[in-house]
Amino acid sequence: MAEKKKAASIWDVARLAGVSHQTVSRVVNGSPRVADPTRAKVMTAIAELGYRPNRLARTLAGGAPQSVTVLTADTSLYGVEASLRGIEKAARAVGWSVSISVLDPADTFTDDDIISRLPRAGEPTIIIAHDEPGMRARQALLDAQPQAMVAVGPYTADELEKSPWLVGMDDGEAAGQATRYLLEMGHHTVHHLAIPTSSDKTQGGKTHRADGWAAALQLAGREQPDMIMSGWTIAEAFEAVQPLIEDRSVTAILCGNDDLALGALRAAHQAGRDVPGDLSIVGFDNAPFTAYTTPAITTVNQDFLGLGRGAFELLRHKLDGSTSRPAPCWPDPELIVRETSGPPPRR
Amino acid sequence: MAEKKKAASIWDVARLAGVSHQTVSRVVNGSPRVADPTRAKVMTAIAELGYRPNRLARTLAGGAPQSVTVLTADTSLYGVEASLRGIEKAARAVGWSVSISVLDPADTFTDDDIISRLPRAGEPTIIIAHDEPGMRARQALLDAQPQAMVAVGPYTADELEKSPWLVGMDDGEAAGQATRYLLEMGHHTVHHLAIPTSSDKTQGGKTHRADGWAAALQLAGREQPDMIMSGWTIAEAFEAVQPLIEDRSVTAILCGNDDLALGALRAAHQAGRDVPGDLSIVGFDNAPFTAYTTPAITTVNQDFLGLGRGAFELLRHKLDGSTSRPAPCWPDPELIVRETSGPPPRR
DNA sequence: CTGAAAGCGCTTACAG
DNA sequence: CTGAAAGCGCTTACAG
Repeated sequence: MAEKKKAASIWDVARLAGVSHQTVSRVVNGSPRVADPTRAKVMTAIAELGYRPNRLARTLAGGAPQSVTVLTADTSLYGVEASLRGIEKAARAVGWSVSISVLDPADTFTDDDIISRLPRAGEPTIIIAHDEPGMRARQALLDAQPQAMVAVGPYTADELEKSPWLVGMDDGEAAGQATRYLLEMGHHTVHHLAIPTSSDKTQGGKTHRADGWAAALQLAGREQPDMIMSGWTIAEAFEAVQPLIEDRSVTAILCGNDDLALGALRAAHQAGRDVPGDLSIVGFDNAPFTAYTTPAITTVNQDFLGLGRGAFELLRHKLDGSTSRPAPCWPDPELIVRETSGPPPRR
Repeated sequence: MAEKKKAASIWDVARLAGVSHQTVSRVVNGSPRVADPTRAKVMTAIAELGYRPNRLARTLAGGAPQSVTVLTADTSLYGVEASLRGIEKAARAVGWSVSISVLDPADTFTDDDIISRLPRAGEPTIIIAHDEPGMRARQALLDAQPQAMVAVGPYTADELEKSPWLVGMDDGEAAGQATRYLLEMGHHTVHHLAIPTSSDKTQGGKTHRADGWAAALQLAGREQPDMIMSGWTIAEAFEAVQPLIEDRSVTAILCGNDDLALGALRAAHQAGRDVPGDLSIVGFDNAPFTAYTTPAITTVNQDFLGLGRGAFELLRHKLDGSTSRPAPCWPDPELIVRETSGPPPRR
C-alpha cells in the first residue's frame, strides 16, 4: 500500500506531535532541554511515522560530521583490507558511515581528480596508501584540507613523529627484527624479495621494510645482496624470486609480505629446495593463510585492525580541533616463528 | 594563507562569472542549453575559485542519486571482498560513491537498526549476505525499499529466476560439477565440509553448495555421508575436518570454500595423509592463494568481480524504473583442476 | 538561452 | 523548556 509514499520528514513528525520541528530535532539529537511529556509525544509520532533523520540534510545544515571517506589502495591486499575493516568497525561503533574509493594504480589521475572524489569540501578522509599514486593523492589531500585528513601506512618511527596526521607501525624496525633473527640462526646473510617501492625520490627506491633489512645487515657487518623487486601479486613474486631459488648459496629470504612469501615458497618447492632445511623464508603481515600452509610461514604480525581504529580516532581528534594525538593503542609488530625458517644447511 | 576560507559555492561562482547560480548549475551538469561564451565565463570562474559541487546538497535537492550503500558480510572473506571490489569499480566508473556497512554476526540488530544505517530513506543499496543475520537484513531492506535494493550472494538458478532483485551464480550447479568430477575420477563417494548455513528454515539446514553436492551424489546413486559443518575460519575448518581426516575410508572431500580447503589440506598433512594420492580435496571460489599452495588446490572459479558489477548494473536498472533485468555478463562457475585432486588410492 | 522562485530536510544561533 | 527565522548548497519546474 504505502509503496510510493514519501518518507516522513521532521515536519511530519512535528505536525503529528503538535510541536515545532525544532523540538523534534532536539529529541532526535538527545538534547536534555526537552520536557518529558513533550519528548514522549514526539517519540510516539516518530515511531508511528517510521521517521528516520536524513543524514545528508543534517550535514548540509551544519551538523557535526558523521561520515568518513577512505581513499584506499587495492583492497585485495590483506593489510589494506584489514586496515579498512578496522576503520569501518570503529566508525560504525559511533554511528558514522564510511565511504570507500579505490586508488587504482592503473588509472591516471590528477590532484583534482582525487579531491573530486570527496562528496563535499572538508569531508573527513583517511587515506590508506603505499605506492606512488597513493603518495601523490596523500599530498593532494594534505594540501587541500590538512585539518580533515589522516593517512595510514608503512612508515618509520621518524616520520610518525614528525607528521601528526600519520598513523602506522615502524616497518623498518620490524624488518630489522626479522633480519636479525635469521642472522642469529646462523645465516651468513639474508636476501630480500621486495614489494614495489612507493617513490624513488623520498627513499632512494627502497621501502621501509627494505631499509630496515639493509640497516640490520649493515649493523651486523654482513654483505648486503642486491634486493629483488617483485610486483604485488603472488604470481609476480613467483617469477621474480626465481634467481634466488636457483642460487644454492642463498639460504634465507625475507619477503616484503606474505603473498610474496607464498610465491617464494611455491617456487622453492617446485625447484626441489627444502624449506626450511635448505632455505629459510620469512613473510610479513601474518595473513590468515600463513599459519596453515605446509610448512606454515614464519612472518611478522601487524595489528592492522588496531591501525585502522587508531586512524579513525586520530581523525576525530583532529576534527575536534585538537593538535595533540592520542597515544597509539596497538601492539608493536612481532615476529612469529613458524615452520619456514631455521638454521642454514651445513656447508 | 587561505587555510580557513570556506569552500566556494555555486553562488560564489555565479557572482564571479556574472551569471545566475542556475546557469552555473547548468554548466556543471553539462546541460547543452548554455551559450558557449557564457559557459566559458563560468568555467573560468570555477577554475579560479576551485569550485567543487557538493554532492550532499545535490542529492538533497532532488538530483539523481550518485551513491550506493553496501551492507555487507565480513570483508575478510575472499568472495565478499572481491564482490565489493567489483561494485566499487563499477560505481567509480560512473562517478558514484560507495559506502560500506558491515553486518557483524556478533552484533544483534533489529530490522530498524539495519534501515537506520542508511544515510537517508530510499538510499540505493546492495546487500552482500549469506548468513542468518544477513538474510534478515535482506528481508528488512526488501520490505522497506524494494525499488532501491539489490542482493548479491550464493543462490540457485531457481531463486535467481524468481527474484528480479537477486544477483548470483548457481552455486548448486557448481558444487554438482565438482562432485561429479570426483566421482568420475573413481571415488566411491564424496564427503562435504560445509560453510555455515544461512538459515535452517528455508533450506533444511543446507547451503546451496551442500544441496548441489547431495543432489549429484543422489543422481549417481551413491551413498550420501553426513556432512561436516565448519565455521568460516581456516582454524575452525582445521578442527572440524579432523574426523574425516582420521577416517581412512574417506578419499574425497569437497569443501565449502578455499579457506576450508586450506584447513583440510593442512590437517591432512599433519596426519600424514598424502594429497592427492591418498585423499582428494577440492575447494570453492578460486582465491588467489589456491594456485600457490603445495599442492595447489583444485577449486571452482567464481567471477566475483563480475558479480559485483552485475549487482551495480541491476541496481541502476531498477532505479531507472525498469522492471526487466540486464542479462548476466559474467561466466558460469568453472572447475579448475590443480594438484589436490586425483583418483582414489587403490584398495 | 537565461533568471527569479520554491523547496529538499535538517541545524545552528536568537528569541522568549 | 519551546518556537519563528535564516541558511546550508544545490535542483527541479516555471517563466521569459
